[in-house]
Amino acid sequence: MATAARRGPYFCGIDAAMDVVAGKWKSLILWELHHHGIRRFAELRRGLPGVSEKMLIQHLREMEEDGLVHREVYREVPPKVEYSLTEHGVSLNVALASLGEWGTARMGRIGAEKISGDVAATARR
Amino acid sequence: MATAARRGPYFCGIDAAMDVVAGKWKSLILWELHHHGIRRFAELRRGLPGVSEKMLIQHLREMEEDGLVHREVYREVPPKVEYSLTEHGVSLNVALASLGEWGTARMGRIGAEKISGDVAATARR
DNA sequence: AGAGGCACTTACCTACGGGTGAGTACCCGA
DNA sequence: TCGGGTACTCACCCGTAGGTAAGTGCCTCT
Repeated sequence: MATAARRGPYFCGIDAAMDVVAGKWKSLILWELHHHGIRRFAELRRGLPGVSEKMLIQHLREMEEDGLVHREVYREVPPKVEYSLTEHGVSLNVALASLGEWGTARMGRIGAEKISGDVAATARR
Repeated sequence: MATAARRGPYFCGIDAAMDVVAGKWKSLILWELHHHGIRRFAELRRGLPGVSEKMLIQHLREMEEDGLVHREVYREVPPKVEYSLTEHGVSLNVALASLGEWGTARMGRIGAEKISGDVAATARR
């Protein structure tokens, strides 16, 4: 498979973890799923202002393949798919917590702006 | 400058931290510097098998700009430059520890190979 | 004399991460 | 009947991260 490269030999654990989190939206997806428990595709899309559907799906599929998210499909009239974190996904999020704190502190130091996850702050630029 | 984009608005702390760690060798440089304290350019290059000089310098410069590493130049006959972590660099490494553990556990789960980066260097010393 | 180490710099090139936009099959509310 | 929502797939395009290779100035070792 084309995505099978994400299993190559690693230098260390950080390397292996980064491989799984690498991707513009991966960490945000993790965050979103962690905070809401279960989210449908369109809910995720709305929760991450600026994502393209293509990348959302691609990331979701990769994360499913990596055992981070669970994908539940309901064969219903209007399609319904629910995404949630697996235990590995949850543990990854926990492991990311300290990094998140460091990042928040850094944002304070350099005075970076923060995009609120709400729809109010539509993707600018 | 071209590297000034690494300050854009972020969604959350993880986003901000990832921005600084993003780059094929950044986390390895952090690791290397953390474990050896002070390293010269050529030592780092040898410690990271596969890195190109261009990328090593580029990453080092960006990390210096981000306040993660300190660059000490000695105006000597054979050029001598020493790189070390600043306090921010050290704290980032500490924040990355739990992620590293998660990654190590994942390596065990998926049976990924590990590149012995520092085995040769430490054994030789 | 020549090779090789140090710490870079510069030019060039390619793979791929990610964006845009359209299409699909079905259904619901106005 | 039209527009909009659900969850995608597919084709195409572009920027850039990162690799390769060569060059620089000075010094030491063989």
